[in-house]
Amino acid sequence: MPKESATRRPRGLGTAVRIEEVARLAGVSAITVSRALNTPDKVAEKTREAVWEAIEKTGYIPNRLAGSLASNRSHTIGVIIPTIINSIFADKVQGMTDVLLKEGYHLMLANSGYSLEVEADLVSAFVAQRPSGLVLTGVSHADRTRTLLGRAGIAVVETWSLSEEPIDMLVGFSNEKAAHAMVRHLHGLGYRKIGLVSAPVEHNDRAASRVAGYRRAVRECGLPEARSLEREAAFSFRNGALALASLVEAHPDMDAIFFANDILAAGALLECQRRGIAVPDEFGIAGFDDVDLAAETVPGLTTVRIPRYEIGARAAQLILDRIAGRESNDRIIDLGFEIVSRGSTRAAPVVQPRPALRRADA
Amino acid sequence: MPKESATRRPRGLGTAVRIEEVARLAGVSAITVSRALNTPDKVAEKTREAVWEAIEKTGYIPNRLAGSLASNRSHTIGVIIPTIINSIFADKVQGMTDVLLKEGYHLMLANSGYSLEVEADLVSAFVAQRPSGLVLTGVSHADRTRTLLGRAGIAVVETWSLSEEPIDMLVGFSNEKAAHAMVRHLHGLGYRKIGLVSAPVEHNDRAASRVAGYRRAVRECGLPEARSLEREAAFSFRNGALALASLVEAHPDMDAIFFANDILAAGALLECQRRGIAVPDEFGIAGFDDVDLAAETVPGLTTVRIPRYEIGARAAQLILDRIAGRESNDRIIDLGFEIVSRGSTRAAPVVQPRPALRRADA
DNA sequence: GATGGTTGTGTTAGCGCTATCATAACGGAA
DNA sequence: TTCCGTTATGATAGCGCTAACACAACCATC
Repeated sequence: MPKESATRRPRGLGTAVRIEEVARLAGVSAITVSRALNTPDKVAEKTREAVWEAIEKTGYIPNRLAGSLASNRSHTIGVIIPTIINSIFADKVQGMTDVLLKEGYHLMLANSGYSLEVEADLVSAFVAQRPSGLVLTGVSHADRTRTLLGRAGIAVVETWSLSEEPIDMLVGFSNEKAAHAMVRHLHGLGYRKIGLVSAPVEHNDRAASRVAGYRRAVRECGLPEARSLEREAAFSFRNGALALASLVEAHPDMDAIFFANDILAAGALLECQRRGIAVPDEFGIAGFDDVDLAAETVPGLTTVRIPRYEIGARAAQLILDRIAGRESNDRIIDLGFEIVSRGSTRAAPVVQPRPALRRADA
Repeated sequence: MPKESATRRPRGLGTAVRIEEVARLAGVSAITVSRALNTPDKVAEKTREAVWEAIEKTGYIPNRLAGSLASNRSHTIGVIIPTIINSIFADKVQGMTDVLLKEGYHLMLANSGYSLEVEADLVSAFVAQRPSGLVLTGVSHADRTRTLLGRAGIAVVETWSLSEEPIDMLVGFSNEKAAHAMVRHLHGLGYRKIGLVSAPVEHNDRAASRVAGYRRAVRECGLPEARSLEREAAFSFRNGALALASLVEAHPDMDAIFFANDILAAGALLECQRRGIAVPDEFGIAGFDDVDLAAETVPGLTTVRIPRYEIGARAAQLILDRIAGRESNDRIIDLGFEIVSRGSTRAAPVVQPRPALRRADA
C-alpha cells in the first residue's frame, strides 16, 4: 500500500518555491540569488554560499519559463526529423544532445512524417516556444516555413542534404554524389544491369537526390536505363524483400540493385537467402547509411557510410556558436560520405576498358 | 548568392510581433486576441474574424513562454529514455507524439544513458521548465529523483516495468513474467540447457527483472542452473554474436539461449549462420521486443512482443487525463506481453510429463 | 419594469524571473 | 584630501501573456 500517495497528487505548479523565498532565507535580494545561479563569479563567495544553502534548504528549482521570458533566451533547441522510428535520425539526435546538454540546452523533438505541411505546422509551434535554434531535416520546405523562419530571427540549421541557399546554416552531404559514387562502384565491380529501389521521393529531397545520382551514374556508365528498373519502397525490411522480388521477376537479367537505405537492402538480402539467389556472385546488393546491421548480415552489406552522429553534433555546435556571437564563416558544412564495400558485392573489381569519364573515388 | 542573407540574421526574439499590436490592428483589446486563439468559442464570430485577419497580416506568433508563465500551463511533456539509439524507445516516443501533438502538447526529449544520476539531473532540468508531465523509463530511480518529483506536483508516468509503488502513474508490463514465460516456452519445446544473455543489469530494473524471470523458470523446470550459463552484453549485434560464441564454447551441450533483446539475438542468429550451427534443431534462439527485424531474419526470431507504441500512447493519455482533471482510477496499467514463436526455435512442442506447476500461458 | 441569466469584451494585476541603472563601500592614485 | 575605478548588491521596471473580476448589452421571465 503506497503510504505517501495522498501527498503525491499534483498541487499545480504555482506552489513551487520562488526565488523571493530563497532570497529572504539567504538574507539577500532576489536578483542576488539570480546572479548566484547564472553568473556566480559576480557574487561574493560568502554570499554565494549563503544562497546555495538557502537553495538546498528550500529545494528551490528556478522557473526557467520566467527566466527565459525575462532574459529573452530560452535554452531550448527544436529538432524536426521525418520519423523517429528510423534510427538513422536517432544518431543525429544523439549527436545534438551530447553537445547541447552540457551547455544547459534542451531539445524539443517532433517528427514530420515526411510531410512538408506537418513540418510547417511544427515549425510555427516551435517558434511559439521561442527556441534558441531550430534544426530541420532536408532542404525542401513549404513556402510558409521559409517565410516564417526568414523573419523569426532564430538560428536555423538544415541537415542531411546540400543546398546553395540554405535558410540560414547547413550541415550535410551530397546525396546525389553518394548515390552516384555507389552506382559507379557497382559498375566498377562488373555489374551491368543495376536496378534502383528508392525511398518515396515526394517531399523528400534526400531520396530525390539519390535517384538523380543513380540516373546520372547509369547514364555515364552506359548501363541500361529505364524507369522499369526503378522502384519506390517505404522504409522496412519487408518492402525491401518485395521490391527485390518485383525487380528480379520483371528483369531476370538484372545483376545488382542499389537500395536507398540499408533496411530495404537488408530485407532484400534476406529475401535472396530465402530464394537461393547467390549474393554477391549472381547478384549484387548495395545499401545506404551503414547502419550497425550492415556489418553483421551474412554476407556483409556494401553501403554508403554517412556521418549521422557528426551531423547532429556539428549542427548543435553551429547553433551554440551563433548564440555566443561566434559567427563562423562557413555556414555550409559538407561532411561527405564514404563507400563501404562488403560481401554483398563482388570483392575484386573486374578489370576492363572503361569509358573516358572521371571515375568516382570511394 | 543568397540575396536576402543580410536580413536573415537573428534580430533577437524581442522584435517579434506582440499581442498588443494584433489587438490594435483588430480594434480590440489584448485579452480578446488571447481568447480568439485559446477559447475561440468565447469570442463573437465577427470579432474572431477581425482578429484572425490581424494575425495573418502581422504574422503574429504567440509567445508561449509568456503564455505558460501567466497561465501556469506549459503544454510541454518531458520524456527521459535510456538511449535514443535503441529504436525500442523510439516506438514509445512515437506513441506519445501521436497522442500529444494533436492536443497541442510538445515533447522535450533527453536520454539518461542508463544512468540514474544523469536521470536525476535531467529530471531537475526538466522540472525547471515546468512541464505538464514527465515520462520516465523504468521504476528504479535515484533518491533525489523521487524526492524532487514527490514535491514538484507534476504528473509523472513511469514506463516499461511494473511496480507496486510508482511515483505517480505507471504503464508497463512484467519483465519478470515475460522472461519467465519465454524460458518455459523454450523448455516446452524440448530445450534442456538454456543460457541467458542479459543486458547490463546495473541501474536497469528491466534487465534485472528479466534475469529474475529466467532464473525462476529454470528453477521451476528443473533445468541446469549456474551463473556460468549467464552473460551480460551491451546492446549490439556484435555483442550478441560474441556472447553466443562465449557460451557455446564454455558449454558445448547448451541447446538454447534466451537473449534479453532482439538485437543481441539477431546478432547471435547471424553468428550461428557463420558458424554453421543449425538453428533451430541443434540450437534454439529467442529474443525480446519483437522488433521488425525479428520477423525477417532467416529463420525468423522467436521473441517476446511488447506493446512499445501502446506504452507511449497510454502514458501520454494518462497525462492528458490528469491535466484535464479526469482522474482515472487505474494509475497502474499492465499492458502485458505475448510470446511470438518463429523459426529460431523448434516448431512442435515436445510432449512430455511436466512438473506440477502452474504453466505460463503465452 | 425589475430581476436574472447569458454573452462578449475590457481593466487590472500579476506569473517569476532578469536587465538596467543606481548605490554603497572600498582602495589606491593624484 | 579628493577623485576615480572596481566590486558587490539592491530597487525598479518590465518580459508578453492570461486569470479574475467587472461591466455593458441583450434577451427572457414573471
